[in-house]
Amino acid sequence: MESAKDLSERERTILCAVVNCYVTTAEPVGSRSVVKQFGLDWSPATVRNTMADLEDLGFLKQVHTSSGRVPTEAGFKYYVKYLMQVQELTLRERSQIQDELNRKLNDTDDVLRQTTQLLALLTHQAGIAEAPAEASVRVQRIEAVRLTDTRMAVLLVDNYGRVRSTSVEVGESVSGDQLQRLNNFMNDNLSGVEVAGMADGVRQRLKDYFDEQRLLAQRALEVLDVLPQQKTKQLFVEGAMQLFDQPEFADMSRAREVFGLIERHDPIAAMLREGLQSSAGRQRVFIGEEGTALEGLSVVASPYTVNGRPVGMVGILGPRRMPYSRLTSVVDYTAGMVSRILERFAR
Amino acid sequence: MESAKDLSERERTILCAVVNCYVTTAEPVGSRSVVKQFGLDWSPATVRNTMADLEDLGFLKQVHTSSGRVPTEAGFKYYVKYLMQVQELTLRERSQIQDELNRKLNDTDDVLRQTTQLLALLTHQAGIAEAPAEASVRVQRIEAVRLTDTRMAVLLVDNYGRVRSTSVEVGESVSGDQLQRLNNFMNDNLSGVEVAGMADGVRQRLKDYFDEQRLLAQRALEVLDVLPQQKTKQLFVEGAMQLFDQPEFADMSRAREVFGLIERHDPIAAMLREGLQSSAGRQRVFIGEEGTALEGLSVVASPYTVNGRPVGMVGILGPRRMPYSRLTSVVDYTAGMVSRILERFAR
DNA sequence: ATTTAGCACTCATTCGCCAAGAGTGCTAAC
DNA sequence: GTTAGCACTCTTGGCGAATGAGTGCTAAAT
Repeated sequence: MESAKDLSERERTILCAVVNCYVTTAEPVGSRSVVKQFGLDWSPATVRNTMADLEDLGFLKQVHTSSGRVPTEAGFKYYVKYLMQVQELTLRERSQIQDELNRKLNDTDDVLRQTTQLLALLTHQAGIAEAPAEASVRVQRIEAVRLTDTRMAVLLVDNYGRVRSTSVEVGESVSGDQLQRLNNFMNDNLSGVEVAGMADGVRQRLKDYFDEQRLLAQRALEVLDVLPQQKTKQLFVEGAMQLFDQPEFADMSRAREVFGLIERHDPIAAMLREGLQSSAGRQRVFIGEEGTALEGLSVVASPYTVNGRPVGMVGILGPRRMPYSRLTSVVDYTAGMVSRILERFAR
Repeated sequence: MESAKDLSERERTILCAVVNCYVTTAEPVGSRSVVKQFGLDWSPATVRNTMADLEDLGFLKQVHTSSGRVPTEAGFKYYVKYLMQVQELTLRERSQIQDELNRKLNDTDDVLRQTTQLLALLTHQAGIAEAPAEASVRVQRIEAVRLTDTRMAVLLVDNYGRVRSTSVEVGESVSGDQLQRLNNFMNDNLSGVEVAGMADGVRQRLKDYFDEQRLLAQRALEVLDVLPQQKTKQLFVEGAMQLFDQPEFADMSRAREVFGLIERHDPIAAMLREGLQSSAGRQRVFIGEEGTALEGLSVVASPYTVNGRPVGMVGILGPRRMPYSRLTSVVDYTAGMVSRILERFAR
């Protein structure tokens, strides 16, 4: 792990300049242009020497002999860790974020979807948001409603205020009275229980029940098995199409790779999940490691909290070449707003 | 409008051959190759003459002087209308469709999503499915469930067996007893009413209500305003990424156009809606008109029925160059299966 | 000892040119 | 009415020269 000391003042300035320049132009940056553009008081030759040093250290590379330099993955990581200074949001931007998130949203999922759209709009990257971690999702309320003799609608409200519902065909017909007892049974036994494991929980205790209790439990299982499979979306993504505009995805094959990745959801979800665990140090930039599926991609994400506990991440996904100094601010501020808004729905 | 008579037997054979060849290769087709490939007993020169005639009629065109011929939009339309002979599905294909659609699906939306995925898989085009037309969606059951003093979860089941739900914050707290009366009020007054207009309906009759009825109606409005806005998806699309594989979308700008179109949903939904109205004659191929947003795109779609009434379309979207003879069969058969399955959920 | 000017060198990109190949249109023969 | 023959067109791919941006290195300047 590099320490900030490893680089001289001049090296740091130049690395910073190269990154900033490359982020906007997406082209290799040469010594002359960087001097002119940033008004540095060294000659191009000096800068060239320093850039050669930075290349030896692995922070820059040339795309071919005698072309300009491009920051490497390590270069970006160093930049994000030591060099970047966060760029505060303007008042306009703050109020835009507030306004967009204070629209009429009556559901946690609504909020997350709206958040991804907003982030995509503000950053011109793909907006992403992770639903609360499965392990923290608990039953608040279950209710079955009779539709016909053998079909009922079921409703599940969780501790994040999310409401999901579906319908289910049951084996034998259920009277209104029986339904009432079924609802009581489910709520008595399942309130506060982890949604992911609620069916298994009942199944295990099945042997402890007798008579009517046992009958109710069996009925409940028919409902419980079908409910969580009606899965709420685990990962929200919006605005992925904007990535087309980035030159790094200009050729089809690359674009297809990235889109395939996004469509599969798992790799990104996994990255976010991992980031959430280890983000105590609030490291919010994840630069895809070389050799992994996420090579060349970066994620900027911040945890949002409910009742003070971090439960998921919101952020953006885009090419490694991103204006991190602005994006971290946008994402951080947005995540904060999301946290405040979600408090309304949770209990 | 062309009649089949307008073309000679030879012209028809050759148009058909050109279309078939072009559909598989995506390249301009020359006289020599079409003769060889289809074993026609005319010489290339004869075919050339005929192709020139077909060009004059507007069914073929050359991409540049002295290249092979490519079918025009009109050419494809003629082919679909008069020349194409539907290709029956194999038993394997039929049973695959049956199997995929007979999985555990407990919701109309589930079925439609699964259908689009299946169609995308089978045809290598984008699968699309339209939800039942809004005008035909009626309330079967509404139920509000108390969560806290001022928040309730609400559940709406419609005549297609779709279940949607959300939560809503109400102005003043509601007791369990009041909630019971609210539910009764809503089900008494709204069963069978069009979902899209249910809130407005109550609003209009508001002046006829007095005392407790009026109070209930006002409470109901708080719920009803928020429910349909929790809109069920109107258009399902899956596998759009496969379109990247088609050479017509090889360049970015075109691909972006198409993806933008798909993401916007409206143009496609509008086309399907229109097709549903006029599809009495079961014309199931829609070839995007030149000059419109859908230029160069085609849709193959069939209506699915519920209780014998056509209520929506399922199908595929892809480039104009498609193997229509196979795809119409796949889509037709799938739509039939969907109809049968949806009967289960509807009432 | 550090910085800088000068210069030769490298490499991607662009353009024009040429040859090959696929396919056509036309004319004359069948 | 059909076909063989032939000249012509147009795309594609390869090759080489000119261009230009940018480097590395050396020697001079600070």
